[in-house]
Amino acid sequence: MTNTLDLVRGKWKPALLYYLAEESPRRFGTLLRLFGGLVTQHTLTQQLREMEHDGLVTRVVYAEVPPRVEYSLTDKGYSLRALMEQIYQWGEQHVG
Amino acid sequence: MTNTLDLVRGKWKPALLYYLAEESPRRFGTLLRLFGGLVTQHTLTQQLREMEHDGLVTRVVYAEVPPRVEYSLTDKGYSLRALMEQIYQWGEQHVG
DNA sequence: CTGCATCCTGAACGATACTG
DNA sequence: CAGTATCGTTCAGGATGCAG
Repeated sequence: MTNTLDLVRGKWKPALLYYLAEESPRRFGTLLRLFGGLVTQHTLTQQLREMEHDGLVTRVVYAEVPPRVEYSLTDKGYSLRALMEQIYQWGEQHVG
Repeated sequence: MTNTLDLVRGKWKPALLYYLAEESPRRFGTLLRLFGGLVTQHTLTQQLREMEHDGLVTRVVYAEVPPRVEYSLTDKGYSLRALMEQIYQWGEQHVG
C-alpha cells in the first residue's frame, strides 16, 4: 500500500495526474504553463520521468525543429487517477 | 485530496493505523516494540502526536508510576484505515 | 516508561545557467 | 522547445543523551 502511495509521492504528481486525465497528450511546455511558474523545468521533468518509469505516463518525442515532446496518461495512470478521486471524496467527508 | 494524503505523510503512520486498528488502545512501548527497533522513540512520538493533532488517534496519560500512555484509534482513524485498505487493494491489482 | 532537546544526514525541491 | 548540470535550501527522520 505504501508502494501505491509512493506513486504519488512527489509534489506535483497528483496535479499531473489530474491535468493529463483532463486532456492527453499534453506538451511539456503546456504542462509547465498550467502550473503558472510554481514549478521549475527541472522538477517537472524529474516528476514526469518518474511517472514514466512507474508506468503512469508515456513520453513521445517527435524529431522536429523545434522539438516536441508529448506526455499521455496510460491505463494505469487513469486507474490511479480514479483512486485519487476516491481519496478526494473521503477528504470531503472527513476533512471538509 | 492532497490534504487527505498529508494525513499519512509520515513514514510510520500507515503502519500505526494498521496496528491500532488491529488493537486499541496500545501502549507506547508496545508500539515501539512492534516496529522492532526500526523506528526511534523520537520519531514514533512525533508521528503519534501529529496523528493526535489530525484527530486520528487519542492519547490518554495515566498518572501512575511508572507512567503509562495509551493510544487509541478514533472513528476518523478507523475510517482512514478503511480507505487505506482500498488503496492497498488497488496496489494488489496494478502493482502486484 | 515515556518523551523532550540537540545535533546530524539524506532526499526532495527550487534557482539559475547552459545546450541540441 | 525541452531538456541537462550545479548548487543551495528545507525538512523528515535518525542518533544520542537527559528528565519527570
